[in-house]
Amino acid sequence: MIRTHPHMLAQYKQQHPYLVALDSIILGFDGETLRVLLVKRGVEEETWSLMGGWLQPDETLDQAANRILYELTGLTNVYLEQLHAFGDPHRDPITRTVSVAYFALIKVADDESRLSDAYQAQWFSVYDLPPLLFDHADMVELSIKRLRYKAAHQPIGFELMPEKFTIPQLKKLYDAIYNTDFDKRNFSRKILSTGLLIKLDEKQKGYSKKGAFYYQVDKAKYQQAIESLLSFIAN
Amino acid sequence: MIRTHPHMLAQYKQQHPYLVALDSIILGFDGETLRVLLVKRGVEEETWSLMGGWLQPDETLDQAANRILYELTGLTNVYLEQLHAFGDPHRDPITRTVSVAYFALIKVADDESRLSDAYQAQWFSVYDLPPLLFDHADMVELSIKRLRYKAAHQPIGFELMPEKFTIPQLKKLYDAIYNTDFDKRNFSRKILSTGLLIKLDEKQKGYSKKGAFYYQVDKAKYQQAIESLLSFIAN
DNA sequence: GCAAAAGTGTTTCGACTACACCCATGT
DNA sequence: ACATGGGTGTAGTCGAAACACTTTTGC
Repeated sequence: MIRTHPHMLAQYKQQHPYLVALDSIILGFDGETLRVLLVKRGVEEETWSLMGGWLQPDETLDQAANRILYELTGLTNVYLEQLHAFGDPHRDPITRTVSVAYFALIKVADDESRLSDAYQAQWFSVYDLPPLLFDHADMVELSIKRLRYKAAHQPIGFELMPEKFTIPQLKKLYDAIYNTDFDKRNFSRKILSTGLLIKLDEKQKGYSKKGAFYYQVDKAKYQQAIESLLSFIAN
Repeated sequence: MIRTHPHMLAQYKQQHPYLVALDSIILGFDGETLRVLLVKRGVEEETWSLMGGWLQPDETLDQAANRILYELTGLTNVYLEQLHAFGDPHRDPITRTVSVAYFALIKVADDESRLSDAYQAQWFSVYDLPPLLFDHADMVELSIKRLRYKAAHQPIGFELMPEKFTIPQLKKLYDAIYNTDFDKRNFSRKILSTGLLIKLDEKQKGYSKKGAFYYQVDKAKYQQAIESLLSFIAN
């Protein structure tokens, strides 16, 4: 049925409604590996699922995705972006459901403790996933592509880092995202040339003997950079 | 409500279903200006709308978007890509509707004649739009951003060109997309360096005195190029 | 023969790549 | 003193940008 002007109201009544769900691909970085947060489905079987929920009558899609993320992790102000709507008629065998997938980038350190115990949630390497519910594996795969694409064009990697981090830590993140090994000289030159990082006086202890300087993101400049990209770039 | 394992079936029953619509931002290029195809809403008022329709029970989202595009234009095999899901609770004042917006790039020459008369459809400059229904203006705006972004990274502009076209015509398209004026020497070097164009023996007549050579896309190489990008790039 | 658009080449500059050595410190 | 990871500089290459003149042909 095409929607057009004659008999508009009548057309609304003839339509089939569907359930609308939201599923979040929550990505985090533990210092070595890019990980996705999954919750256990069913008690016995080894099936895992993305964190998801239903769209409520008074919410926008973004609000619903934020709410669901909050209920699981207790986090707000998280990087969260709509990924894609999935609508295969049989994707959910129980009822036809259209799912709008979001992807979230979180600072694992932030989270850790706060993970709601109500859901059996666990971090999995994105390169080694258990069997996933419905089309959730497609969602994860698409989110990795999106992350790779975006990280190549925008300084988005900081979203996965804790407040303070070292350049070698950040390089490990990019190595994990692209499953490669960047040259550390070129990497640090490129990252520092953005002017988005502030060098702190403090050095990381315990990991290496020399210790690496901590940096933090210059939030004002970072916001500016994001905004000036957004004006040009897809959403 | 968060969706998780206990009492799954009961949870499905408590949920509110919504209508799911599809709206297509159909972009075309008439040789001078980037245009979007709109249909008239209401008989008297000057309100226009994107071409849209409802999701049917047996369709995927992509299928529904293709169907709706076909019903209006008679075209198949059109470049059509999911843009974004719009779900503000009040976006459609009659019934809560989640709309999945798609954007389509069509070759205006192809179309022209075939535009279904059942809908009063008209091309508008994307830089000079009439009042639009609901949030359709947001959708158009986002689609332009997406087009700009994608066209900068992929050889997507050909989708808006007729089978045969000249380099100056193609330059005009890119000028229109970015609302600027590219250097013709750099432009033609860059386009030709992709190796995706085949020079024909034929010259365009009537427009300029000298006449410009026609080119066509090397479809095999074009497919290859798109696919090798897709493997790396967001969706 | 002239006006109007098509077509083409060179230089400059900045960005990315590849690559190797010294530094600081904990043991 | 030595092992481990941190930090830095240079030369070469490639792609992007700036820029102006000649060619064709319809009138």
